[in-house]
Amino acid sequence: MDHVEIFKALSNKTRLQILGWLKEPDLNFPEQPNADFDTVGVCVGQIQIKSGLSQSTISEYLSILQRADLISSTRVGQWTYYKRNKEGLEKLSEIINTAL
Amino acid sequence: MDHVEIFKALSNKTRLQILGWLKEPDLNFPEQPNADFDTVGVCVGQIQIKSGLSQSTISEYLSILQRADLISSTRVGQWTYYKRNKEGLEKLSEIINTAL
DNA sequence: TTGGCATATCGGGAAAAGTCGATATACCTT
DNA sequence: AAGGTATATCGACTTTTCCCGATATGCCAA
Repeated sequence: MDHVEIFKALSNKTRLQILGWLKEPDLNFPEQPNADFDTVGVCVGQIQIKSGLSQSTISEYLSILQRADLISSTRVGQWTYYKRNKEGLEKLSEIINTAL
Repeated sequence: MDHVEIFKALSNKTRLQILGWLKEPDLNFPEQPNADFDTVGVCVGQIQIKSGLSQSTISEYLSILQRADLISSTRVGQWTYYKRNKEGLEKLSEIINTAL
């Protein structure tokens, strides 16, 4: 993954907020029946509502964050759940400490 | 400084390279008479030559990086020297560890 | 004070990103 | 099979970024 793409993914207020929300899902989203935040994450619809942007925009933003390895997804039935990707964020710290 | 602006500053290959070069000036730039790398940094002209982009582009890129607190500048006579800003980069690490 | 460098700023054209509504796809229920 | 719901993709339009050449500014030397 190109470093530039990671930083581009972070160059947007909403996408940064999404990462912040996903850091503490229980504080930022209503309870989900049959879907543990830590195991699968938060479903697209909830993130969309919270953001106030359109469904299509949020779907795209989530895929940008995923391409940058900052989040990961799990499909369960008709829902897609996204959660923070700890490894990707650690790699980002490393990039900053070694390349910049 | 807005977090988004910091990441935008980093969302460009050339600007990332500049930060990398400034991390080890002695490995990346020819010796400068009367200007210690650690004290003042590297002058715009050298960075421009190394980048291969136009003078105006590099001047703007440097000011974008400076606005994001990632580098700092010192004017000496007709030269402006830029160097890495350790504090800004540390703050960036902190942002990643606390906000994302 | 005139000319010559080094850097900054300005104006612009091309490419990319932001964002939407409409539509497609996938899955679930009945 | 049909309809409903969740998400993804497409096409379009607007705004921002990339990068340039031209010009302005600031400083130095003759």
